[in-house]
Amino acid sequence: MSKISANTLNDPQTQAVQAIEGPVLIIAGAGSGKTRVITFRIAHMLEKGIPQSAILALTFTNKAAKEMETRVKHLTRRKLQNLTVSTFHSFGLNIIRNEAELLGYRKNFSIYDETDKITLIKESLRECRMNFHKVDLFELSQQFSKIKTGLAQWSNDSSGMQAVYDEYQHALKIYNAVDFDDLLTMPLELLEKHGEMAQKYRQKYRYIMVDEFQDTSLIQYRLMKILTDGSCANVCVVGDDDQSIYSWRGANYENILLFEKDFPGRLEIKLEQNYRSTTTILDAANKVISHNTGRKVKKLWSGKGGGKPIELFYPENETDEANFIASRIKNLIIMEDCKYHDFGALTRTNSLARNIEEAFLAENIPYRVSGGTSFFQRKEIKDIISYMRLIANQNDDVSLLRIINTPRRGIGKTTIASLNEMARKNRISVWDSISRMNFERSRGQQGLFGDQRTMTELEEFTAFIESFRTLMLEKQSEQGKPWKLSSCARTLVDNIDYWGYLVSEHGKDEKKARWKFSNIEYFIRMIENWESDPDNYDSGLYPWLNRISLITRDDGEDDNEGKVNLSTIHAAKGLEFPVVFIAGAEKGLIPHERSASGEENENDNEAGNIEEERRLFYVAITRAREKLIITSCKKRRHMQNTADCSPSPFLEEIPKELIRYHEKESEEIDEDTADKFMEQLKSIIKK
DNA sequence: GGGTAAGCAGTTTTT
DNA sequence: CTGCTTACCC
Repeated sequence: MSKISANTLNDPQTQAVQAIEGPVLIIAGAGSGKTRVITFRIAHMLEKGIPQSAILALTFTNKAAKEMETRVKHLTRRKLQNLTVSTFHSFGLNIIRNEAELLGYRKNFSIYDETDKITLIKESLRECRMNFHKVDLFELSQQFSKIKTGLAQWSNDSSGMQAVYDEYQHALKIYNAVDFDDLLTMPLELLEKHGEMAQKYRQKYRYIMVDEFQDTSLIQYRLMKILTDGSCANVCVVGDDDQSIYSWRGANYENILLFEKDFPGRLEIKLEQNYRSTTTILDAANKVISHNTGRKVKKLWSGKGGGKPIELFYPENETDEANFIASRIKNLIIMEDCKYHDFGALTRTNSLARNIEEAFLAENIPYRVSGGTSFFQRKEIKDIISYMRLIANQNDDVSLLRIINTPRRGIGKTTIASLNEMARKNRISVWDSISRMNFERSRGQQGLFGDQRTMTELEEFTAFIESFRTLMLEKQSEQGKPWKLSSCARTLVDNIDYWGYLVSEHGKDEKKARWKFSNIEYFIRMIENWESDPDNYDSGLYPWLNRISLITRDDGEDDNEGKVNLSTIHAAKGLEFPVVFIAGAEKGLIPHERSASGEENENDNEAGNIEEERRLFYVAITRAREKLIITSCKKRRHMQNTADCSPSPFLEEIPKELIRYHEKESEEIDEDTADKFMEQLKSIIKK
């Protein structure tokens, strides 16, 4: 890869790489070598003598950031200690960390993910004497996000939710915690309020790049803009309006228009040559996306030519579908010499991956799921993380309440309810109310609880957390051994006897307990790996917590080798595979029913939602290099009952002549295949 | 006051 | 099927 020299770039690509000064807008169609252009551009800057510390590259996902960094590293063969390549969120986190006091936070603040957020919203509803069964928590959480990021305002009939929001915000402050939205809004507020601080950042980052620009939200745009120095700043944004698929998260591809307005002197470059897909696949993609309105004009073309027809299959049900995919993979491996990592199986939702997973397991097909319930969301992991969080930040009530009785230590709901009551009344955290209680008792006052045992349990609990606070934060090496977070964590797990807890919880199911415990061991090994990473110069408790708060997927090592990639379409963005399966191309899934019927979305009209779904389908198609295989079930089991399905309306937008229909229920192995298979088998046996 | 068993509702995509 | 809440029992 590092062998590629600049003259392998085409004209617009070269232009994009060389245009370092001034604002640049790059419209990069799918598969047009966008990542390469960005990496070369950064490498070019470094060659010109621009210091690493002056460059800021903002991406959308951790995966993209990591990928970009390694690519630049390979290309330049330099150490990149001072180059900032990060997601908007972790960039924001850094600013907050540096300026915590200004925001009224202590620097050990916790970061609440979506689950923590929902828990806290529940608490807030309870505090406002509202029944959370009548409220869609998920929806309310999104509403809060919209309010916080300025995408929505309270209307008069907000049915008391404004009070809940205020309560929620207040609680965050007391707990010394921030949510994901705060990671963007707080830095923006800071920089807007403190001109000299903004100036400081502007002087530092003189060259800014934004990847996946179509997926930036208004807040992110404003954050980028305040970091740039006027309309002739050295800022380069790269995006493709046709691949904007995150509007539900506040992304707005019209930011491209904003950019054009704010930087009138920009250089605009279009990358339209597709290096990825065959003409067949590209034709299909182009036809589909042409049904959208208000696109930027662009004509993607491919020099690859021809290609095999797109395969379309209508399985009876989801089991059939999964078996078909599995057998098709086996077949292609034998017939066309494909490797497992040549395949990507894409679904609209995470849950759809389940069936396919089962088929892969049954057929012994190695696979890797990206997406799905994140490793860090698993209960056993969240429990341990909650301990660590509470140790770092004792006011973190969400974490405290999660683990105060896990494993069981005889602190029940009545106790917790009274603690909560006391905390709310005094506007302090639960931890502080326990301390206050202890204090009052020590002065001979009547405690809240008559029960001496409960008091003792509470005292033991706080003493336990305190002892680990000392252990984990004061980095003394014990007996000459270097201090290590991982070994502290191991001690923690031992001391709370989490293993005993797992066994008692899963009485009959020891396998499950074992599996969960192995997850914890894996978690600790992750800490170890991180500690021994030479690029990591601060391996303390806070940095670790900050780090994992921003990672959702376990994008550990790149051991994709020899594995089929099973993922959602969203998670597949930026990836490419020789062979792509799109499973569940059915009405109601693609486009998804919840976006098709634009109920509560006042802002975006229905067409906008349909168009986004079409873009999603477009993204899925354009992941494929050689072969595209689409399946659409006739029937599908949804929750308990099976329902009839019809094909996705988008399928009709693919020209018929590009499609080949599968008749048979599953690809039967013909004699040729069987022979070849036997040959392979023999050669394997010989080894 | 705390733990357990039956009963019930249910996830679009991600930082 | 699963995970979570509630109601009930110790």
